[in-house]
Amino acid sequence: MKNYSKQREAILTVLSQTDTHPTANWIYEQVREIIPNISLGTVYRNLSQLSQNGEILSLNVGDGFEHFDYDTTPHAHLHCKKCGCIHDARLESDPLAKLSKKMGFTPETTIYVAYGICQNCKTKN
Amino acid sequence: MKNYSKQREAILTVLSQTDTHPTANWIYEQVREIIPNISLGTVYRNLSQLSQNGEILSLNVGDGFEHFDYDTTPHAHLHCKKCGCIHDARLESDPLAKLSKKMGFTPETTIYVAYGICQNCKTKN
DNA sequence: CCCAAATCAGTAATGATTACTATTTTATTA
DNA sequence: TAATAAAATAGTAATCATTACTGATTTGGG
Repeated sequence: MKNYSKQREAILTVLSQTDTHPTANWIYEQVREIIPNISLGTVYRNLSQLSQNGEILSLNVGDGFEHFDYDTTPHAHLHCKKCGCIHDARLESDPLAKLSKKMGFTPETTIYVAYGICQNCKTKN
Repeated sequence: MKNYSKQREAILTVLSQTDTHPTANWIYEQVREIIPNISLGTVYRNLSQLSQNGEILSLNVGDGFEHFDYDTTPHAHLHCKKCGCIHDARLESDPLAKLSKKMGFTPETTIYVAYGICQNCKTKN
């Protein structure tokens, strides 16, 4: 990833303007409104490069889709089993990083996901 | 899942005798040594039922495979990016459950995964 | 023993993601 | 500005873990 491309810029723009932790396909749909003939493969390739490069985060909550996050600062995620939404949460410390180091493991990233029912879905019923 | 089947028993036996957090396909290979003509679909169906039933855990560490765990007590996982191994870790508390409740979220399960290099891979190089 | 529900083996289909290829774009250097 | 090589793209085909389907077999209760 050395050269500029308007496709990558559009992908980053779309991702930076949402906090919904979208999938590759959702990003594809949105970017098509900027670049109508962009290829889905281009979206996948750029998202993959950007996440390997540390510019964005790749997030897997176990729903069969890879999700992406423009916010690369460490934070936890709350995943609703009902509506599928993913919200952020800020833990004050990273106990798993500490514990794993104690155990001889070298953590690169730690992933915290709560799976349950979000406030919005609770009030609905 | 109301009736006994020797296939399900063999799957549970295999899973209970490893701590490697295997994939469906690995379990399939092992169970074939007990029931040579078992179908891969049967393994998937039973693992899915058992995990929905709370008898086993389904674990997604983002490597493209679903992993299974006979140990259903709450614990964290350390996933090595090099060899792909998954080890257990016991956190003393569940800070994300607490935090998410405070935020109006109702957590059903919390998932803690550290991604990095395991002790074994570190000593190798 | 009978029967309905559960389960199975075998196979086909699904669908998110990746790979491939010929073409276009970017950045550099003259 | 023109030439050039590397990088990126669009479009399409392939991959492969998982799920769905179907007709046969097994289970368990009466």
